[in-house]
Amino acid sequence: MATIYDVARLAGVSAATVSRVLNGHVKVDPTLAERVMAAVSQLGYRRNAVARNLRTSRTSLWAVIISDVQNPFFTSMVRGIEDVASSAGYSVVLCNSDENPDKESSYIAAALSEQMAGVVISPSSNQVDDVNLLLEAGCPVVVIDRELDNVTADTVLVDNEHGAELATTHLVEQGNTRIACITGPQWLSSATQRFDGYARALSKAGQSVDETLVRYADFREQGGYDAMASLLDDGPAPDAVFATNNLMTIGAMECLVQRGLSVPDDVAIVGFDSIPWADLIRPTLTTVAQPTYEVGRRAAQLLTKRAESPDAEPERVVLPTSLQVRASSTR
Amino acid sequence: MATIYDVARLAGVSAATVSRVLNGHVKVDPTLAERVMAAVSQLGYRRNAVARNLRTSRTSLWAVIISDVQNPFFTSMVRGIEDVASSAGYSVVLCNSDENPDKESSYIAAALSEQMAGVVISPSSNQVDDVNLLLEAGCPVVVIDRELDNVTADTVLVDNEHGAELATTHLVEQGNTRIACITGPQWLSSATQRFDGYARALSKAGQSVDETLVRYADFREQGGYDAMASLLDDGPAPDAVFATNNLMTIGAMECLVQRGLSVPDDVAIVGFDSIPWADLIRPTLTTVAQPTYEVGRRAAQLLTKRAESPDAEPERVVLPTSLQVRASSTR
DNA sequence: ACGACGTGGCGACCATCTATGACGTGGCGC
DNA sequence: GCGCCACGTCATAGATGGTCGCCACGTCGT
Repeated sequence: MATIYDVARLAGVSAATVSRVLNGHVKVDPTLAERVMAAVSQLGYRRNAVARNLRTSRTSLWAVIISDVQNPFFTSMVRGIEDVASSAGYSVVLCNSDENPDKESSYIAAALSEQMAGVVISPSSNQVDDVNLLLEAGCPVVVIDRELDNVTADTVLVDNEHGAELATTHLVEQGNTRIACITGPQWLSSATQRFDGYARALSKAGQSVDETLVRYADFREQGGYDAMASLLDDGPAPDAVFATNNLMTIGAMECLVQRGLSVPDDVAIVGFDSIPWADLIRPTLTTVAQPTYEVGRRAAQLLTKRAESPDAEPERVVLPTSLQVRASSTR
Repeated sequence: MATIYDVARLAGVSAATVSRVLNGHVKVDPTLAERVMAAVSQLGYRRNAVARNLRTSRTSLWAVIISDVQNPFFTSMVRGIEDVASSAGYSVVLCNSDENPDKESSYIAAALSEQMAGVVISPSSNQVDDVNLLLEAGCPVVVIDRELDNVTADTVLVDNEHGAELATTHLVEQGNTRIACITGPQWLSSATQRFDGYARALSKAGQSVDETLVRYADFREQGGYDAMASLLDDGPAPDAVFATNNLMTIGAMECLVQRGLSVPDDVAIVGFDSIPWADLIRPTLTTVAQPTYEVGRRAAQLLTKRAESPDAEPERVVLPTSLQVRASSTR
């Protein structure tokens, strides 16, 4: 592997000149620059980013730590981040924490010790220690999709409570009186905020939250399936279900289909966050839509801003949600 | 940020001793080790991976360059890679080339200059130059899902031709006589091999390939949709369609549904690679199943082997495919 | 001819690891 | 009992590849 010294020797200049030519931010004699470039291509030289990172103590890599790479919500978000990153000269590496705080910690440690230029994270727990580690190290951080208490970092969220309220109110208006909620882990703000929206809608409608109709699952398909099964098996069945993320909605639907129950006739269902190829699913699913790509894009923009002005006041961006009524909730 | 020297000073030892304690492969006086560990936690020291990588000229990061992060096939594969990686002490960073050779090149350049310990790649083109760059640099590489000509790297594939033949034969046996094929870019082996299987099945059945029933799309949902639309608009409609990946199958289905055509009565359909929550889609989809997680797992295992013995003969692993018959293809 | 600006080269520096050499201790043999 | 040898452990120094500040030199214009 050729080094900058090899290039310098071949081009008959100093290593510093090669460096200047390669970085291009200082003016160099064009004839020398040409000699350098010729030497570079002749040797197949490519600069050693590791050495460069060490000297400059910065990199051009962003770590995006997402909690479930198999959830289309996150992958769509990633696309939004990538587009901003590449136009700002960063490369994105994706880390899948798999809703596992240990994996998350280890990726954060890697981001720190690899001196990543920035981190976008959708935390899988409310453990703020790791995120604070990043902040203390001066690493630009944007928290996405899930809010953390006692952390002063830029955050991009959607209006969870409002979306959930819309969804639940819609179910109320359809005449349902036993509306169940399958929500996520209690330590995730996206789960609690969506549950709060559900509770508020019920209360506005003069209904109260029936704890036997609430299940706390894990934002995964299997969790949604199990929660739905438990709702059907334990006590009288609900006449409607609000599931607080896309994969759990799928799981719940699968359970209903497998039991031979009709959606929406036996049980109406509304999900949070849209689902790829939703229009092929029968019945079509009523969902709370959120601007996933835009969430990623805004997060990436905040990250670039943060890198430029580390001491600016943290921003909290909340993007709107809207209810998309389809067949699964209308009788 | 504390350095190894700060730790050494606080512990009253040399930096080399701190290094030895941290790496743990050389015996150190336990009392010294304890002093070192105490200093480490007192200072909140974390080792600078960049400097370490420079000195040792190796890292513990694997780059997984996939061609579409929004395709469930690849994300499932990634899980297989991750599980092997973490038990072998590597961290996985995911790079989404988005079927774009330029993005792919830039990620390969990053992998090289960041001295990644290994690369798993599903190439988005048949441009072998980039992959050869990795090989020449001595970087362990495993090519996945798509075969490259003139590249001697470990490869993990599935039995594309056989799976496609099974699918097409099934459509023939269902009495279809105008079986269309929506396949992927001609420069991708997964597309051509699946097309070859389609052609072979037709030929075995005494039918010949009708070029007006073949479309070369891009392995994306929209591409499948457009290809299906073109099949319906240009000339007499097919009575069956074989789509060579999951997203194009979805796209084709969407087109049929939107046109008010009935699947399978008007047009039967078989896809390649399964689809998440396929059992919620009506009609349920007949697909060629491939062991996605296992593809990732095997690739990761090959990568660890390659890192251990760089000069071993490259392996080519072909995993089996099987036909899962469901409603979309049976009348 | 002098000054200013532009350009090239030298060397320090980033944080860590490894090779080398030195020192101390313990055991064994005479 | 004393001395030597061997082994284990620690510290020192150099290497890793690239960047950048600083200084010196050259050239061009006035």
